[in-house]
Amino acid sequence: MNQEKNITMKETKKRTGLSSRQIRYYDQQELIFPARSKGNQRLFSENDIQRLLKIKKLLAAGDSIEIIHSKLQSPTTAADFDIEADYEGQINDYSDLDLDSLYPVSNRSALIKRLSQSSKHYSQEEEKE
DNA sequence: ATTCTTACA
DNA sequence: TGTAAGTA
Repeated sequence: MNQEKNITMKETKKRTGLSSRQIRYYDQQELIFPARSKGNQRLFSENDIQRLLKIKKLLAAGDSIEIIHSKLQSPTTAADFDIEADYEGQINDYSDLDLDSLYPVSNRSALIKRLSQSSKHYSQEEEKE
């Protein structure tokens, strides 16, 4: 559950090999959801790094931003979900929902991913850099 | 020294 | 996507 948003832009650039321009662009496209410091500086988490690497890979594979949205969605997609779940009590605690007896879903991540895919729609043509 | 936003090459 | 300008 170590999802602290403490990684700087510099670190993120070094670790993903992406330019700050690209990282900020993907942020605008809502592919990543970094936190903000007092000075409005972006603060990334390990998950953000992983997401960026995933985005980089998909982009290299020739997929467009819309396609990637289908693959990686809201901040509540598997990985980032731990963050919210960590705020015990404060935030929604789905852990003890009586869903187990009704749904054969082993974990929330699987369920969320499942739901995310149902909102997947049309695909789009590929784009060049 | 770094990052941020906006805007144009 | 890169980069310049003006900030914070």
